[in-house]
Amino acid sequence: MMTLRNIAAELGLDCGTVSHILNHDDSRYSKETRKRVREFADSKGYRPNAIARAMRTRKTGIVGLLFRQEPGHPLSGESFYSRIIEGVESDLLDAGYKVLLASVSNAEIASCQIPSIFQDGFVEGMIVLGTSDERWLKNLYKACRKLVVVDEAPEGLPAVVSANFEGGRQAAQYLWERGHRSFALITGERTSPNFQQRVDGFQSWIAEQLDAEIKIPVFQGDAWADGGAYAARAILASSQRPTAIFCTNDNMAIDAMKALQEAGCRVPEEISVLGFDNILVSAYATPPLTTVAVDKTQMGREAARMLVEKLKSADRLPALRKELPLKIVERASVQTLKN
Amino acid sequence: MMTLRNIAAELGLDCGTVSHILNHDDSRYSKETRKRVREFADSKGYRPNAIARAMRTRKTGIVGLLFRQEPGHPLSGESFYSRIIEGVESDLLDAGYKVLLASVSNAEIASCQIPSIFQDGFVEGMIVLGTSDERWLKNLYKACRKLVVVDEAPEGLPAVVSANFEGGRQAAQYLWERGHRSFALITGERTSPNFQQRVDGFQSWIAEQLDAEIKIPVFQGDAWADGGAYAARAILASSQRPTAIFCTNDNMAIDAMKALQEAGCRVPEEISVLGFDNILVSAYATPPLTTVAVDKTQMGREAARMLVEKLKSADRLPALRKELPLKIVERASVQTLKN
DNA sequence: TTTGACATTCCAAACGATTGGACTTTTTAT
DNA sequence: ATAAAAAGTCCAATCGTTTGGAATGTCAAA
Repeated sequence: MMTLRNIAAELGLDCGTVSHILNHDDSRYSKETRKRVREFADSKGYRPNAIARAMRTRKTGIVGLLFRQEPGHPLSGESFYSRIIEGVESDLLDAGYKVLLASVSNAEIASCQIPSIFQDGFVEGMIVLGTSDERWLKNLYKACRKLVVVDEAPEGLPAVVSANFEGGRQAAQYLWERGHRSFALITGERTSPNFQQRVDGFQSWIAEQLDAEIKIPVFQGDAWADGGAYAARAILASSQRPTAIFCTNDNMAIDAMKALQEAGCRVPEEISVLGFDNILVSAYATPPLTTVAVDKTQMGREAARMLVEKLKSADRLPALRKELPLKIVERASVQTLKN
Repeated sequence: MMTLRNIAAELGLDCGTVSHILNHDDSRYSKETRKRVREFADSKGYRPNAIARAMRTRKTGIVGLLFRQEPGHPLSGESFYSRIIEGVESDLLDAGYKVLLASVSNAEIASCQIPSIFQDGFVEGMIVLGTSDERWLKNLYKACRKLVVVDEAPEGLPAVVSANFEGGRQAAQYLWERGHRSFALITGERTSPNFQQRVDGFQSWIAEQLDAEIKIPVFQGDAWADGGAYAARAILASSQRPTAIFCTNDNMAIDAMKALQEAGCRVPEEISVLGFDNILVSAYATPPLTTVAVDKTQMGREAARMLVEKLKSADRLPALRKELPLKIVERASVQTLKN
């Protein structure tokens, strides 16, 4: 293995000299020596030992990608991993950083532990996915400073999220403009602020259109399991059927459609269904799901960019929260009603 | 920040002493001192600096997860990332390793470069996904020794792959037993050994059943773009229609089904379609796709396990190739023909 | 009292790169 | 000719751990 000392020895120089030249092309040295060193180094394929360098400079060039994976939720993994990681990765790599994966267990979150990956000194900063546990995140932020939370985040932390409230409003407008006037909502865990904001947005838009306050029934279930199916059956069983259902994520929307169809109710002819997220499988659902799309790759990129900013600046940037706009992708699960 | 020296100083000991005790609970030291050190260390929440340790021991506890991502292939990412990474991650983490992500470009592969992540000395070993470029992989193996190739791998390297040939045979048997006697095959790039093995397996099984050698038409297209659709249309246009189509991946199978249906041909009533891979969306296709399932998570786990073995053993293990068995998951795209 | 055995603890050299100041030598200015 | 400035190179500490051998002290056997 080639070390700085080896090179220096072979060239009859000091290793400090070689270091100065290779790193900063230091102009103190003669043009000739600089050339000699550089050429020798890459003729030998010299690569500085990143560990040793990190030790001295306290910069590893690594950022941690922390995620919490819900044990029994196959689709939750899909949405996170593929898209966000893709975005994070591409931007971080471009900026010269490497990405260290680390999962964090529910137990660690509950006991408010700092992930070892950070304590070890391996990572310079972190991107966190899949949890919005406020206590844990705040604590982490205090200890580490350099972190960006993605997709689900409490206030007061640097974060990249989608404009959930606005997305809810877009959903409402979309259905309204297609003639729908009676709705039902299907949403997930109350603890997730994302879901709640989507619901709130939807309701706020509808409320603005109506003179009288109208009560839109909200059905709540397990967002990553069969919550959608249960809710759909409940809706079918309820006194008056809506013409459109807005689901706060695609997983529930797809399950709901299936349950509806199994109960003999055609989608979208009898009931329209609108989802949120635009996960991979939505395009393949029956019928293909119309949904409020969040650009996960973009979220990953933004997060990466924010983090890189933070890492470069000596001290902390403001804990700014970036909201990404949403766009409805039209497929076939929403029917336009002839007024 | 707490360092070994700090602790030693505060306790009036030498830092070597503290190190010995914390790492090996070295019995040379008095029971009392050992206790004092240990308690003080964790009362202060001391965590050894992983960089410094790595520097000394030349062990980082990190393995690289290298993957090549095909630019315009959304689904290829899905199948790789989510499942395999999940498997790799869980096993590697359990074994006390961390995972460093790195993508490798086609250009790097073409020019046969060793990924910098390895040259830097950051990773102790690597798991490689998404390429079977023999020249590059062999070169890498020579330089690095500790690597495991996943899913697509040339011979002569430690690898975890699925039993593609056998899977092709299972596919043939499955269709045969359901009364099908006329087939068409849709497959991807000829350069991919996986596809070829699946085709070969299929044909070998069918050949064994038939007295006369029969020629099964093979249609080839772009496995990750619209190759499936093209092939399906070609099949429809051909002189005699098969009763069943075997596709060497699910992406093509799903596209083929769609193309078939758009041409007015019902699936599975008129033509059955059998896929390979069992990607996430297959369950949501119309009709839900029956397919030869490869357990990607399991592949990831196996790979992780093999690598960990390699890392522990001082020197190389045999370049063994592990083939994972396949299982057909039955959904609704294959029709049983009344004899 | 010397010697050895044993129990404890300390020491110091690594690991490989970085960095600013120190040290030469040469050039320029006076 | 002498001092000052400039050019080119070297030096040595440092980052925090690890590790086996050296050092010290104690006690018992000879």
